[in-house]
Amino acid sequence: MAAAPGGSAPPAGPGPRLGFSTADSGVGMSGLNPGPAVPMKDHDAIKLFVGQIPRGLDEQDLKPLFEEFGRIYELTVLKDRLTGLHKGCAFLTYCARDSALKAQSALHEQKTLPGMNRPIQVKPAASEGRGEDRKLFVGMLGKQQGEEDVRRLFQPFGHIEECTVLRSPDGTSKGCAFVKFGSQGEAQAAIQSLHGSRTMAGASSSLVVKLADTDRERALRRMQQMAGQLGAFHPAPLPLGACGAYTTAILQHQAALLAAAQGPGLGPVAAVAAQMQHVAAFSLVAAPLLPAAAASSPPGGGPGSLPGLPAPIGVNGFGPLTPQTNGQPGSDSLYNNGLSPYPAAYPSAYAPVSTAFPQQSSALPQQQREGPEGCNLFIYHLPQEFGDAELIQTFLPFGAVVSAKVFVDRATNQSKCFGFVSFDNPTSAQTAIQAMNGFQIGMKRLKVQLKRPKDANRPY
DNA sequence: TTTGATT
Repeated sequence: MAAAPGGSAPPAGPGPRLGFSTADSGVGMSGLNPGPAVPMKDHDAIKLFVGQIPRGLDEQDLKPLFEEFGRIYELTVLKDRLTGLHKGCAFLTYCARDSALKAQSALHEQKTLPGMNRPIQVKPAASEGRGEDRKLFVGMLGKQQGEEDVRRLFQPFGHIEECTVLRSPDGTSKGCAFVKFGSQGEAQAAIQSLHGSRTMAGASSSLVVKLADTDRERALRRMQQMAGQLGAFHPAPLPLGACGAYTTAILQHQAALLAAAQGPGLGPVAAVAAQMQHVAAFSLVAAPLLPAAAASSPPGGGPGSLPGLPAPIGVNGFGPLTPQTNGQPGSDSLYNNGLSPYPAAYPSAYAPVSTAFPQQSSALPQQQREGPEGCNLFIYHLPQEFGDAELIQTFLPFGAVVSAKVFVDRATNQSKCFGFVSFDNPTSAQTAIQAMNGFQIGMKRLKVQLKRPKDANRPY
């Protein structure tokens, strides 16, 4: 390195950053490579902070000092954004993690550069260390897997600094863990390879591997939980932006349904049948157990009676419901005067509400909450396309729905075809079971039953 | 096809 090319470079005019090419870094084989090879860094490389650098030294001057510990990937002297003045420190990344460790132990606080009165600082940059970028949250572990099993799983990706399985007070695993790697690269590699890659024995879904929440995200989560709790105590419309609108929509919707249900000869089941045809556009067939009224067409002929209509859920309640025009010109105009295609008996308030609803619900992630004992339903054999919104709408006629959740596979985002609905009282729950258990949708029949209490079927 | 999670 006697006559390094950089050594003769004039101090004037070098850019703020020095890209080290192979030829430049003097590996010795540079002459054999026709093109400049882009230096590669290890996935577990560490970015170092270098402090106590004399202002007179730029990248070229510093390079030889650090190169003796290994090949440099990037070396950048920090400069003031406005004035361009040397700030007396730099960031340094070696291609190999090992080089960084060697440089740190050899230089940090070990020697003082000319003109400085404090020793040089060489240590992992702040962004490397206390950032949460190398801590992973691991979900969907088997309940029997302990720290050792988790370590075995993550070991191939790097150095594990910390591994903790989350447990309940009684010591049973919660099926998740934290794994902290030595570097961000290792953590990323583990995410890439492991997330969704397998399903652990006893887990209900494929493995989840992601960055752990940052403090900010954690705070946010708390806030959301608080908001959810508040909502539970104030079921009436809140004077709070979207939340109020959401609740209002539900109440209006319910009122409309009640009105529909109270029509002559129409029970709640009929309302549901009409509603589901309206909202979900699945072809519904009332189960034999249900009153005949349930099987009758909705007023005006809903999508259920128009086979093959590709009605998009919740996009526009009217589109698919508009009576067939059969291509006759002018027939549309029958409905273009602001007149609803529905007979007066069908509440006009209904359609606008159901139209607005899905947007509201998707914008407002509702808190998943259990109702009191006896108020929570487990619903199976849901159509694949059913989402939370459809679930809510299906069970609203029976009472105040506290929460509705369709289970979704974390890896594929596909519905698992079952879900939960919670009411605020047991009577509503029972009514819903009576009306909806066995309800046929397409080829399936809904199974609606009380949710199993947590410690049921447990022999002492 | 069968029970809401997790920082």
